[in-house]
Amino acid sequence: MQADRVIRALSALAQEHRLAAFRLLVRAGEQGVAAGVLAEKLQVPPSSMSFHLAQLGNAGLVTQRRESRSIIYSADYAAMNGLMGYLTENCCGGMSCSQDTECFPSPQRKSA
Amino acid sequence: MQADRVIRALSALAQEHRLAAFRLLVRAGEQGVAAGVLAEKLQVPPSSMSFHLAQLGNAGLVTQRRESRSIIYSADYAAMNGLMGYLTENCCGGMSCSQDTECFPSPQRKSA
DNA sequence: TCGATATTTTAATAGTTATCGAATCATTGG
DNA sequence: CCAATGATTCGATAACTATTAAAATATCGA
Repeated sequence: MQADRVIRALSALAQEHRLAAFRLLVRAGEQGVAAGVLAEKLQVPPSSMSFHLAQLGNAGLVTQRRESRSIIYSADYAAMNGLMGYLTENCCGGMSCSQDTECFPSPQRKSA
Repeated sequence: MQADRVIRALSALAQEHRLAAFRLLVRAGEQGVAAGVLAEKLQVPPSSMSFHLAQLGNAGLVTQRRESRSIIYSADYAAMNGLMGYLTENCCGGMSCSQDTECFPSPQRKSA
């Protein structure tokens, strides 16, 4: 991951509502969460939520798919892994843990 | 690490010059780097560098000490570990690697 | 097709962040 | 004490980001 992309990812996460939204998406896993549900959970008006989700999308941290009237957002684990990898490599003295610091769909909370 | 602190750390790193400065500080280790040296390496005017270093300091990512006329900045590995821990816990599905994802002073480049 | 639902886009505005020259402060050597 | 050096603070300005109501777009069920 190149610095430019890293900065966009960090900027995307460096905001209260977006960090909260991303956390929810990570917990939700592949299944994802609809924009409206996120807006409601975070107590943010739909247009604001849309703005923030666009930022996360632009940073490559989330993907979206339409499902009937809803637009479902999901966390992009590969992108998050890329970010973590860059930070470990460049901002942690290159001290990676045992080669397998990977981000996965929330394993501790598999709700259908 | 609580969300508020995480956001400040992410914001601090989400900027070209600050990310570059922090990377240099991580490589430099405990020894640290003087503000003026950072300014020169990054090709940024001193007052701008000072501004950015203050942001990093406010986020708790760097510490400073005076050494004669210079002010020496060092990366705070504990803070970076805290940030990485939060991200792993909350933005990676709780998938930590083998319990010891720690950030250390650059081990691969021990320059005196 | 119409109305309802889900979301995004637009546009206006307020607030925040970045930039950097000039002024200021701190330390040192002479 | 004074001049030089290293760094920060101040202040003005430009650029970007967040917020949200209103309008537009897309989908669905009847």
